[in-house]
Amino acid sequence: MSKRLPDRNTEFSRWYTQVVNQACLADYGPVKGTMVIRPYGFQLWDNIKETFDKMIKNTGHVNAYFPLFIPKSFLAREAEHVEGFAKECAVVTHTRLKADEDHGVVVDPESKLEEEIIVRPTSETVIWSMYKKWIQSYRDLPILINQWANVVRWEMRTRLFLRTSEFLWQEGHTAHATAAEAQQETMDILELYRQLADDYLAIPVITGLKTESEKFAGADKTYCIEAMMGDKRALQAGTSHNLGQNFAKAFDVTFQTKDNQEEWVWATSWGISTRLVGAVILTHGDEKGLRLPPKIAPVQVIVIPISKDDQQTAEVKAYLNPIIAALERSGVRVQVDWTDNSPGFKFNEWEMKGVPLRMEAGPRDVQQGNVVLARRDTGEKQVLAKNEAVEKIPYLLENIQQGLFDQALKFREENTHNIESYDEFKKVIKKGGFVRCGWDGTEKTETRVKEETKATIRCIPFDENPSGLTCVFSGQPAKHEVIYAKAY
RNA sequence: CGGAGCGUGGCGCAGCCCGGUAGCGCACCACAAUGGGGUUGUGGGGGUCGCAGGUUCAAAUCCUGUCGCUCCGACCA
Repeated sequence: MSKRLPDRNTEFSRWYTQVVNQACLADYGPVKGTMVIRPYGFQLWDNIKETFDKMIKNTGHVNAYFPLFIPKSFLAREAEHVEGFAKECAVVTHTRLKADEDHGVVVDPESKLEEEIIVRPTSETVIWSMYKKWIQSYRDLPILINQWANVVRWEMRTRLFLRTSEFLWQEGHTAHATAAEAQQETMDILELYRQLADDYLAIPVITGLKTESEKFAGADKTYCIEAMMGDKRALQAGTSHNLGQNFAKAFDVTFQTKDNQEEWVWATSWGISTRLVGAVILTHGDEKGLRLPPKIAPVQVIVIPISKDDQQTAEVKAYLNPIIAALERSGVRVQVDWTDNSPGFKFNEWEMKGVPLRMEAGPRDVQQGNVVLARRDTGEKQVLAKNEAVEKIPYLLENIQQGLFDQALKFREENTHNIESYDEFKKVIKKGGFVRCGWDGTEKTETRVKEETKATIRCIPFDENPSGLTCVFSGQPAKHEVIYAKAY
């Protein structure tokens, strides 16, 4: 064991970068802030994507695709929305290059656009410009459209998966006839996000409402799932917005009700992104690298054959083939590492890549009809008869899935503190973790706390109980019980 | 925009002060042995030293200019 990762406790951020790099998840693109998602990382995203795609299709949503380019003027239609995104938009101003003796190519000034075009930071505006065309009557509602796409938000400080100028995501945009229906949709989707995080990514999340200052620009209400990462900081893992009639008004989208009234359309939008891949790494990773939840792991079982010579290799191969076939039949994603690296090297490499289960098989096992199984989550090794192993593996995978969730939940609970005094608050925030306490409901308190401690209100959790609490900062009676933390 | 620094095989670096025709580690390729926790040995391939100009018999090295990047500050989440 010579190649080690930076210490997770003292150099968490270097540790993260190294894991992303060594597990071959992603790399930096040539333009600052851009990311190349490598095949192993993309399979991970693909699995998340497929899971969620099924969830929304089961609930009546359909996929579509809207353009990357948006007229600049669209962004300005909704006042809050411009405010929120204006500072991070990529703008297309010209349409041509031309050869230049000194610099190779230069922008052709002749090709300047009449109306400049922005690259979508999110698609509410294009989509609502289209909904205006498509919606006339209550019979056209609801519209439950989702799109899988890339968006661009110009960022100065970047971290692979967590914050890049371009990222992949899913954005749902729905249109409804009533406020109640839109609110229901917002909450239904939030529940799907919770399930995705809890049940598939094994990341326990807190569901709740964002404060006014943290909500999406253009929304009436923003709901979120928030998770605690391995360094005790918070990560917003998904958001679901009730947009009210804001975009309908901005794009003049009305419909005729059953009783022949004209009314603004009610809207929602919601998204999760490749940031979730970062969340998986930050939540489950350990000193040996990645640990992947079996349900989304590209490879669930990695088989390491061990042999001294060609004859043994042939024997091991013949021994393994039916075992692998049997696993594949029961739906296990299994892969064999036939490279001629040493076994020790392979152990470390696949541990870095977070594969939940390793199966070793060598001459000894062939003789005795066994295989060796090693769990990535606990490191535990056991020798099993081959048939028993095949039977047991699906259960072991479930067990690992649950184990990762339990461990993450325990970690979050150990690092969440109910606090009453501001002194105590500052101590906890400095050490890292979630603080659960009273808030007087004012933006002023929020801002001051942020200035003094860098902590922000992550959300007002649904299970809040503000009665009897006082605001940890102002001492006024608490309007809400909230979660404060330093965030990504 | 202010301050500092860096550009030399794929990656990380040495060489520059004091000019003499480019080297180390990792990675890569070949062969052999090894193989149950990052295995050795031997051999090999790959760089007009960011770019342009100048000084010189001779420039990675000295001078001028230029381009790019990183860090700190500023700004932003």
